[in-house]
Amino acid sequence: MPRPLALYDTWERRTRPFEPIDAARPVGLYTCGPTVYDYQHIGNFRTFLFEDILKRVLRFNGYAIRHVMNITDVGHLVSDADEGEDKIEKGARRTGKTAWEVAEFYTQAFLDDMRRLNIEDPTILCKATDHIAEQVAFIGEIERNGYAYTTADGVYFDTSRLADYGHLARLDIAGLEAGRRVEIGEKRHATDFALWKFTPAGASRQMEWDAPWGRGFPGWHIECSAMAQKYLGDWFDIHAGGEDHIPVHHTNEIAQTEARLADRPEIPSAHRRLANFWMHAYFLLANDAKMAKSAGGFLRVASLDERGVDPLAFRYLCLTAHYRSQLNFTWEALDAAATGLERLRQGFHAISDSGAMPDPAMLERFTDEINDDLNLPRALAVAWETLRGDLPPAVKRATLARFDQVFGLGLETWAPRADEAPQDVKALAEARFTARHAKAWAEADRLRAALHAAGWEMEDRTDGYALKRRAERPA
RNA sequence: GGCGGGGUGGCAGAGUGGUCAUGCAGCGGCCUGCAAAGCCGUCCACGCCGGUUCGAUUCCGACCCCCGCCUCCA
Repeated sequence: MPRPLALYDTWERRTRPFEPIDAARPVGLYTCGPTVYDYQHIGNFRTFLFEDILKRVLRFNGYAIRHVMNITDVGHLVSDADEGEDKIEKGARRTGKTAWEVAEFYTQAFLDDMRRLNIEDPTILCKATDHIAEQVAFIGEIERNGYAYTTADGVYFDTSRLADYGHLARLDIAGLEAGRRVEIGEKRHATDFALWKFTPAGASRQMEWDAPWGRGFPGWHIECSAMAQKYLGDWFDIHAGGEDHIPVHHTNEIAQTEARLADRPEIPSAHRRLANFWMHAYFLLANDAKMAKSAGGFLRVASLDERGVDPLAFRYLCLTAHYRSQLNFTWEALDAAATGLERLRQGFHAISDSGAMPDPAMLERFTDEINDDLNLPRALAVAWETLRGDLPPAVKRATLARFDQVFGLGLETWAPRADEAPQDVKALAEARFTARHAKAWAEADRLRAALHAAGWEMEDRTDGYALKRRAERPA
């Protein structure tokens, strides 16, 4: 029997068996989506790829999934210390567009990139600006239960009211107070955070709404709490995001939920942390340092195109590392992934589809690996052993096709790209083919050198030849 | 300063108390007029010092170094 699915839960800091909260309903999954003030970089996509793999593994285990992802299109400030400008408004100023246009543009760019990486769309994609009423109502409940206070510039959450605030991140509150590096302004405690920010007097915003406390806009954390609660309820299966969300964003989502449920004694304490499993993807590093937007210059999916690398090679690269360890991105590593992916595709397509069944033994080994907290590196190793092992070809193909439901590398839909060579290159190839047949080796070699100079590679086959673009990597 | 995670062969990166990760690169071979592509084979490793053990890369302790978070961040 294959190993049952077990996942690592940040709340408990251990891997434990996954059981759906309600077997009769789809598994509820909430993942933090992008803040749409700029393009997403490939580090962001590592997290989205992890979440995509998580969904595929859940489905592989027979679960249906209800996946909710938010689009943060308002309220995410330049600083989590609740200082500074709203990122979207800043983006609008930078580009000369309206805040709404900025959000729409980068949302579409995000979705395009997601699809190029074979990341499935969420069941529900929800925008923060479409859920202001829900957020205002959520803040109202927090306030009614006595967990909020109002200052001159906004409504804040009083984290001192919660005895176990910060449990998810194992926060040391005293240490945070002692070591904090920024002024806390009007907040009472360093860990308090904004629920609602007022539009500053005399200023105007493109995005602002009326609320009982004053005209303004929602804090970043309340968006996720309100939308998760609306679409998945107060207690659902899995909440996922990047590792950076552990100490602040997810910690605060949990705090908000706890505060909202404070007057509901019938709810067990274990069900007040919003999600049964909290899962976090670790960072993609670039040359041993963090890939950050603020560091200036970051790599996008479009950067892969410029390099001439299939975006799915990046997906493959992410599969070679466990999601819970940081992955050091280098072009060398990406090129290696691209080569590996290409050979996997070639090997798969060298076998014709004959409706065979997957090999049960390999399938079990594969399942054991993915069910062990998504050990995709080992699952990928099983795939290579399958391809290069002794199974009948048709069985290999069927087995790999089954694996690819999790990998998402599109093995079955991929087709060798027929690069259309220019006429002069084709003419050179024809001439060389003729010369080879005449055993005029010197002439054939001269023509091949000319092909190389034109950037093309000629592969001789028993009954002809193939033309391929030469793999040339920019330095 | 506080919290957390790491140091594995040329690169990326799994994992384990005593048989192999895997991929890429390298090397050798097959194939080829020669190549390319493909296939087969193969070298190279567990930061440092102690301890436990018949045996440690794997367990324990000290040390050195690196990374992330506590500003923005997936």
